[in-house]
Amino acid sequence: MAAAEGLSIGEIAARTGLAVSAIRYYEEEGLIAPWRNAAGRRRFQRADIRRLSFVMIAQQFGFTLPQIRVELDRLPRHRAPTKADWARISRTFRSGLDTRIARLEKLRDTLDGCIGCGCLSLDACALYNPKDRAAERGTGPRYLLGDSPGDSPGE
Amino acid sequence: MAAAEGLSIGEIAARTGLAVSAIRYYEEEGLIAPWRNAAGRRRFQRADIRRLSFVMIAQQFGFTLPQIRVELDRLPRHRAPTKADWARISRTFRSGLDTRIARLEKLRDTLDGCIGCGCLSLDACALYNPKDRAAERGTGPRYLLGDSPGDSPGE
DNA sequence: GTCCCACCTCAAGTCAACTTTAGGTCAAGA
DNA sequence: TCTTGACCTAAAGTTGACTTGAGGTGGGAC
Repeated sequence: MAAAEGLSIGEIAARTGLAVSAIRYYEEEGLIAPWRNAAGRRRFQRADIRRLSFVMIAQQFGFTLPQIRVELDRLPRHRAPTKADWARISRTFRSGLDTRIARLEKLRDTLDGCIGCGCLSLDACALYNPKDRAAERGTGPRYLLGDSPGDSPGE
Repeated sequence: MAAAEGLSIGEIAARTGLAVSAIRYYEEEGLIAPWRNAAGRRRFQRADIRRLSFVMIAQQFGFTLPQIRVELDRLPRHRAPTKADWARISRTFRSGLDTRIARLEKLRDTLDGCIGCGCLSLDACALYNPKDRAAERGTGPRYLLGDSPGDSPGE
């Protein structure tokens, strides 16, 4: 272990708090690209810890793994990202967040207008918005806030 | 069809915009309880349209079907809900929404403080919050905003 | 020499919220 | 009479983000 370069998957798991299985899954999804040692075991760079914490944070922001991969693909694979790199990504986050906050606030205000009216009628109630639902995808899980965040971050 | 009491599932689907399969699924989940005619076909009351539009709205608010069922169970099954009924439910919505908006805003403010810092370090970065992740359930889909909305609506 | 541990792969299971598919009933219209 | 359409049930498929399980390898400690 003394001469082994890089970090093992177990060390990465301990450092990030992620499960080993999750890290393997992220590799499968192309979010990280560890190399292999002679025995076929994964070896990670220190920068991979940073990539993984980026993944975790982005998930808190509601991004899906494919969306996160797009962002990660713009980062350098083999050197630590610069401040400019992170600042660009932060702006992406920021506008996605603003969109979602605005949507929730609109929903809340509509609700305030509706409290006690008891309508919830398909014809009249402003809470019932068929246009939104028409845009939904066919199958699979429903995104909690309508469509997926970051779909069109710049609006 | 002239003397048939209640509405067919097709009529309900047309009125609500829901798929027939979705309506059957909601029955399975206990959100609605149509009766059957002599031929074994589902018959719905008008009030069921209102229940279903409630379901759709609550989903926009990010509630899961089990959570929605809890709310619906407090409504009268066989008469139209009163304004007081709806007002109580609106308050539940309202506090769930407020919680989620606050969480997003906190996230956004933290992000603002972090823009350009480039840290994203596990030790120092405020965006990385292990406590939140530790509380997550084992398997299944991740809730987009951390935990599920309405988990503790009074909070 | 054997045991254990950390690692490996590949396949299948989990959850929510549905849809899709396969196969069947029944009444009305051409 | 035959077909069409609306309905029925039950089972399996879909999606994302993983976990779990089965079965196997390699190296260090005892």
